[in-house]
Amino acid sequence: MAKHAMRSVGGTAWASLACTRSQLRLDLNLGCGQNFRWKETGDGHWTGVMGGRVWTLTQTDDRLWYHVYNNKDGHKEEDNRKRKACGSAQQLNKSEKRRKVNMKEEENDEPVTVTVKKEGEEEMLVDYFQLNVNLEELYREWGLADPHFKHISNIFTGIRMLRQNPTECLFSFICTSNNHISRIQGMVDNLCRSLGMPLCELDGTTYYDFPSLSALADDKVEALLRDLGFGYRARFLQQSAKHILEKHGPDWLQGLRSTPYLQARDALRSLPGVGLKVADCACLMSLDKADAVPVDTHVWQIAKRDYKCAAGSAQKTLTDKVYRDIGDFFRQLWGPYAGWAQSVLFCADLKKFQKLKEMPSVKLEDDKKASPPIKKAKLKMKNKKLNKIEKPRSVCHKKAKLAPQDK
DNA sequence: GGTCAACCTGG
DNA sequence: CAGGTTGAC
Repeated sequence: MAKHAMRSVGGTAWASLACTRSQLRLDLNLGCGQNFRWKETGDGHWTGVMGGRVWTLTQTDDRLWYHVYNNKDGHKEEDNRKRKACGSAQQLNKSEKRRKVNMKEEENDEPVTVTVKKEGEEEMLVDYFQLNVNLEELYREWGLADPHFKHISNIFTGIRMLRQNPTECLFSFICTSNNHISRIQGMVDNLCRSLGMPLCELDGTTYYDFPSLSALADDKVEALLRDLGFGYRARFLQQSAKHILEKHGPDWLQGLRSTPYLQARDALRSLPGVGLKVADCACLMSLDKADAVPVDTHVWQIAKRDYKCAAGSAQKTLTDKVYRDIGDFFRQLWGPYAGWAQSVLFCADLKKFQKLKEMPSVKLEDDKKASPPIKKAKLKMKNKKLNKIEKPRSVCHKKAKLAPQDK
């Protein structure tokens, strides 16, 4: 039977691309509630579904390693048709910069784990993690404008924005209302298991693709999901899918990627179960709106506690006006990638990551105002010159092995 | 425009 | 109560 790939075990084909931990931290990115489907299946190994395929990812100090599993036979055609419909393979060729790939071909003909087709896989990863965006440079800019960010960011490096499939993103976040991460994960899991296509089986666990819009739109879906414990969200999910297909068409969500932010957000808000917060999540995490700032109760607290943001300090609840004011406040502070910056602070606020703050780690520059200015200037210049070259920086990244508690 | 309660379920 | 949305004042 097929097993989850482990880099230390061998017998599996792995490929890798250059990527430092300051550009990407898998543990933080895949466990902070941007996406609810990645699981740590081995020490530092994360397995999940992306682009209709099952992947295991892991990283070393300066490389991101990946293994892609073959889907079961008999599902491939359906799978391809579906991916085409979602258009998730588009816009991949933005990556001008070719990265060096280590391919270890494997001749072993074991049915499921052998990687046959490697074309496009690196591009899919670059697209999913948006690796063409230089995160270190963004961190530097945010830190310059915002001392509090600078403080937090010394520990929480490598938090970037995933570029998710819009359908998965929107419908996952419809599940988040009045809910917590641990339960959301279970719900999204159930959603895929009951309505998604099976992709492959590893160590007895079957991985499923996220359901298509047409699967979600079926009239029987509400009752089905209610039985699975989705509560009032069952109707939102089914009705939103139906609404999209009937009033717009299967490619509508994807098309919102080229619609201006506020216009796209308003469009999403016409769907049942989609308010400002859910619409902003979909905008930020799947529709290329880097300035969308989802404001939940946590971010509201952060705004008041850490930024003395006056907006809504008098209000009892998060009204639409307060919501917009807080978003504007952060956009003014952080600029066009405000949504990305917000996710760093959000992540740092999660209970499961609090341990990271207590560790001695490398919070050097923050408390070292006395550090020689010349050295700093030099470093800055160096970074500017080398542009996308990352400065290697060892970061203590001991995993927070805590119960699936959120906040 | 702001406030409030209801909505499902389980940690 | 929990990473919200809705409908009614």
